[in-house]
Amino acid sequence: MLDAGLHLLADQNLASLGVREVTREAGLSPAAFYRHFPDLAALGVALVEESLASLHVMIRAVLAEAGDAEELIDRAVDVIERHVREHRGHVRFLARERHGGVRQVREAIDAELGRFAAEVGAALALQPVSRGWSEQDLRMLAELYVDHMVSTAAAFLEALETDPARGRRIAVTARLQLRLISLGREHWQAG
Amino acid sequence: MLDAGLHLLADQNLASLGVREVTREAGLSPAAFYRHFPDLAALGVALVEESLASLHVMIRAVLAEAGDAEELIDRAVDVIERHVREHRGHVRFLARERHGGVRQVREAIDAELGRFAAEVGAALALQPVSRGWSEQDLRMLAELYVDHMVSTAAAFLEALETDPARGRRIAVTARLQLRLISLGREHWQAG
DNA sequence: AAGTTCAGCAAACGAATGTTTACTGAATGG
DNA sequence: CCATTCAGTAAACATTCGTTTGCTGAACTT
Repeated sequence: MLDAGLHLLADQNLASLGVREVTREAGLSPAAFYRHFPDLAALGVALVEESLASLHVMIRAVLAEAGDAEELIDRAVDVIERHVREHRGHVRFLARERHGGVRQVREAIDAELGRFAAEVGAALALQPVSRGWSEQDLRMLAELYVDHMVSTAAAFLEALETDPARGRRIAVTARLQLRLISLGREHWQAG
Repeated sequence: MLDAGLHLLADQNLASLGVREVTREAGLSPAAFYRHFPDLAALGVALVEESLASLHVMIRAVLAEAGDAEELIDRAVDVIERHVREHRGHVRFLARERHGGVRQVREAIDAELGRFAAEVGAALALQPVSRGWSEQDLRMLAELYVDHMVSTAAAFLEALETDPARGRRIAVTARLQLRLISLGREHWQAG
C-alpha cells in the first residue's frame, strides 16, 4: 500500500491524494485502507520514514569515505546522482512534500533533515580543516552542505524526468560549487 | 480571484485545489471561474507570474546596491527577510509549487528562476572580484546564490509560521554562509 | 480444538466535485 | 441608440469521494 501511494505521488501531491485512489491502485477495497492508517497524513508520515531511511544510508556512505577534498567532492556528487536514479520515487516525494500542504509531513522531513545536518557537522568537526571552528560555524557549514545536497538532488530529479542529458551539466555545476565552498572553508577566519 | 486562490493555498497545494472552492472563497458562482481561466493550472501559472514579479524587484534591489562584501551580505539577507514577511503568500506558493504536482507551474517557476540566475550572473561579472572568471564559473556561482536565496527564504517562511523567534538564527546562519561563499570567490583559481 | 486477532470484502450514506447550458444585466463602442 | 462583449448567475448532470457498518475467512495462540 505504501508502494501504491508512492507510485501515485509521482504525478500528484499528498494533499490531493484520495483514499479510494490508493486502495484502487493497490487492488484493495476502500475500507481496507483504514485497517492500516487512520489518515492519509499518517500514510505520508510513513512514507517520510521510508524515504529518509534510504537517504540516511546515502549520507553515511558519503561521510564514511576518505581522500582529499577533490576526491570527496567527486564521490559525493556521484553518490547523490546514483541515489536519485535508484530511489527516484523517494526523492521526488521528499522534494515535493518538504514544503507541501501537510504540516505533519513537513515537520517530519525538516526534523530529520536537521538531524542529518547535526550528523554532517559532527563529521566535519573531525576533519583537520575544521581546527578552531566554533560550534556555530560548523553547524552553518553543515546546513549549507545539506541544503546544497537537497538542491542538487532535486535538480538531478527534474533533469531525469525531462531531459536526461542535462544531468551531466548539473553534476559539473554541483562539483564546481562544492569546490568553491571548499575554498571558503580553507580560508575561514584566515583571510 | 487570484487573491482567493492564494489565500486558500496557504494550507493546501495547487493540485488539491478545487474550482468550487476558489469561487466560494471569492464569493462567486462556480461557473464564473471559467470566464477567467480554462484550468486550475492556468490559475497557477498566473499566480507564478504574480509571485515572481514581486521577487524580481527584490532581486534587482539587491543587485543594484553597492558597498563592500560585508555590507552587501547584510543588506541582501535583510531584503530577503523583509520580502518574505511582506509577500508571505507568494513565497509560500513558490516554495510549495516549485516541486509540486503541476508540471506547467513547475516549469514556469524553474524557467523564471533560471532567468534570475542569468541576471545575477551578469551582475556578478561586473564586480572586480570576478576578473578572469569563465562564463561557466559565473553561471555556477549565480546558481549557487539563487539556490541559497531560495533556501533561506523558505527557512524564513517556515520560521515565521511556527516560531518567529527563530528568524534571528536563520539570518545569522545565512550571513555566515554568504561570507563563506564570498571567501571562496576571492580565492577562486588563486589558491 | 476453541477462541481471538487480523486483513480483507461489499454495500450504502450523504456530501462534494467539475463542467455545461441557457439566461441576465451592465458596460462599451461605433 | 443599438449591438456586442463581458462578467456574472442558477440549475442540472453524472461522478467521485470519505467513512461506517456488518460480515467473512484465514492465521495465530493457548
